[in-house]
Amino acid sequence: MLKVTFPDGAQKEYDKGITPLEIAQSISHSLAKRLLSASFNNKQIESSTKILENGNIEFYFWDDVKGKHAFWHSSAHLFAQIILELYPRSKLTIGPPIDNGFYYDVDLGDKIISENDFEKIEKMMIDEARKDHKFILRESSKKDALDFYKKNGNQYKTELINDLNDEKITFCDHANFSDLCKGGHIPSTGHIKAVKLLNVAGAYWRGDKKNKQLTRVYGISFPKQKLLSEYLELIQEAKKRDHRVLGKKLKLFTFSNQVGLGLPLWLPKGAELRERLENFLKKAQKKAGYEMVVSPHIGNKKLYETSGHFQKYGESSFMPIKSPSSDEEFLLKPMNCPHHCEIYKSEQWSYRDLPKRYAEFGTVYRYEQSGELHGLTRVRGFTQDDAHIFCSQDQLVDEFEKVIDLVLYVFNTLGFDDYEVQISLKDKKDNDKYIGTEEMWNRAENAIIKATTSKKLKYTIEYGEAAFYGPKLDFMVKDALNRKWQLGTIQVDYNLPERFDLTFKNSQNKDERPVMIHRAPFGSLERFIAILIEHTAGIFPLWLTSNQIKLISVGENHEKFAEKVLNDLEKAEIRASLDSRNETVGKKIRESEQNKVPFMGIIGDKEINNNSVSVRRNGGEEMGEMNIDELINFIKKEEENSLIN
RNA sequence: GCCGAUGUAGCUCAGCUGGCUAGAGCAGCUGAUUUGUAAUCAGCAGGUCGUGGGUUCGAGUCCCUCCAUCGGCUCCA
Repeated sequence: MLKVTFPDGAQKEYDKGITPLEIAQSISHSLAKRLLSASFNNKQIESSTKILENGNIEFYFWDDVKGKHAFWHSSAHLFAQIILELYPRSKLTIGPPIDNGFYYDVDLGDKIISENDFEKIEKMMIDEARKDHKFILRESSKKDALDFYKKNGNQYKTELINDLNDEKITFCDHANFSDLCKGGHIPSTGHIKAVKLLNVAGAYWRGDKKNKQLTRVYGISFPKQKLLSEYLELIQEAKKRDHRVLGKKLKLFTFSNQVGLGLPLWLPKGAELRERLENFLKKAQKKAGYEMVVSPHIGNKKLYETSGHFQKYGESSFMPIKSPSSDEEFLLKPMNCPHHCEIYKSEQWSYRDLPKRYAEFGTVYRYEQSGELHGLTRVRGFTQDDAHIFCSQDQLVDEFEKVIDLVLYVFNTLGFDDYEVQISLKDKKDNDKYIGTEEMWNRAENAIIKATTSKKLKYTIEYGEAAFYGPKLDFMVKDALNRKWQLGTIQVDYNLPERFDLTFKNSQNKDERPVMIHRAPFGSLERFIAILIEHTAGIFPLWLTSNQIKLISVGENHEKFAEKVLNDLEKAEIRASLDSRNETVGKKIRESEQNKVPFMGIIGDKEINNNSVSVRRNGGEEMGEMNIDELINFIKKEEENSLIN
């Protein structure tokens, strides 16, 4: 007998060798039916794994991330089975679960899968799933495993197996299909009731572009058909929030191939939005002791050689601009930091002057690969809300914490509460990618972790995500389609001060090196606005929106009064406009709704008699009749609230 | 840059397996209507079917080149 403890603390005794599925069955039939996966002593196991010792058990269902992952991982097995049936000569590689579904990377040889094949594959998967094959984890010797894949010449699996040192090698079998796999499956294929393949893509083996490109198929599956329909609907809804769609509809920005790829053109409404965001941050920065500086759009190539950026990115950048009469070369400014270093250098500093905080809305140009461009989130010309703080070593953590406060202030004000904090460190195996000494990196890393911890932020650590000159603290936010983007970033840098030979006089009248903090709360205005559009679905907070209220006159006779109201609102610095076109009220309201104007003010006979305006909120909520003063106060109050929240 | 898909009017789309002067809705313009909380009616105009080549008696439709867009991969100072 062995003792099994449940998450609620309850304990039960079972025969040695009992499986999680059997335990679930002993509790209730319906529980067992829903069981997807389990863990024992915090290690995820199969529902069919025999339990041989005392310990803690936890069950996973569809509502648990681990349950979903087991579900999708198992679906990937099912997918692979069908692929081998349809393309017997293809070579399987890996097929993991992801946030929403799964993918499988396959080397199809000279075959091609296209979206036209999806329906057929989906149907075959469901037909096969209905047979309710059990997923069975089977141990294998390394030699047997290698022999198995030698037969069909699958060099990918061979490579994977060879990388598994002395660990146990396991296969997962279902039906007549076997795949190298470390586990984490649902009990049987019968749970899979709905499958949708979403897209095909190329993906390099092991994520290295020197390797062969495999075919990756993304898919998702569900235990109920209804869940699939709901998911597809959700995607459709999310697509309506796409900033590229809304940007066009709301006339915020556009692109022109004549101008060039990835070079956004800001339309009047978008430019206004930018300006308001800039002013908002400028105000906050001023309060936090920053000083604005300005630097030009090009800089001498030597500047970037000093900083090390040219050596690192020169080859894949816009080519240098040559001056006509001498050998001088200039680069389109790809980043502001070297310029700010030179600004720092233009004067002598004492420890009493530090920290110096130089801020600039600096427009920079980077040659992003054509396939990388994406709306406003990945462009070739963009404006960073950049600043560089030069401080002494003992000011570092405090300064860093202040920057975290500023980033959080920006995020909170704009309603970004669903962000991830990521500490981006260097890839320890690939030192060539970075500059600077080990000691500098360690100091920088410690400062970031210390500040982040003391601010009680929950963070994850990602290796290989650091900048080449230093580690970063990145604030990641998801877009409407769940893609993660880096917005805010804070970086500690000991390298540039060294390379630019920056100094200050310390209290002993000795030269000392300042530390540099790079930071951008928005990241870039372009990307930030893109995400802001997707988060708000284009209905911006009142303090940001270019048109706070649209007045709608009912008929010709109401135009004059409406114009007076408009005038009064404008005098009170409320951003209002008037729609007095010869159209029906219904149509004018509809257009205002579609243009995402937060408030509408209807003006007809009744209002003229009462000297009032009938206010409607975007979405349809009636706010009632108000006289001019009430309306002004109402909008002012709403605006204030929109800034606090 | 790589893999795959797509590209028809300002926008959203139809145009089957190649066959008469390429269609619709919205937007635009003109006129009528002067309107009460998400689309008033009528008329007009608008397209070298992404580009260049090819196959064919005949190409929006088939093939190739290039360009762009979309979904990924790689990259992201």
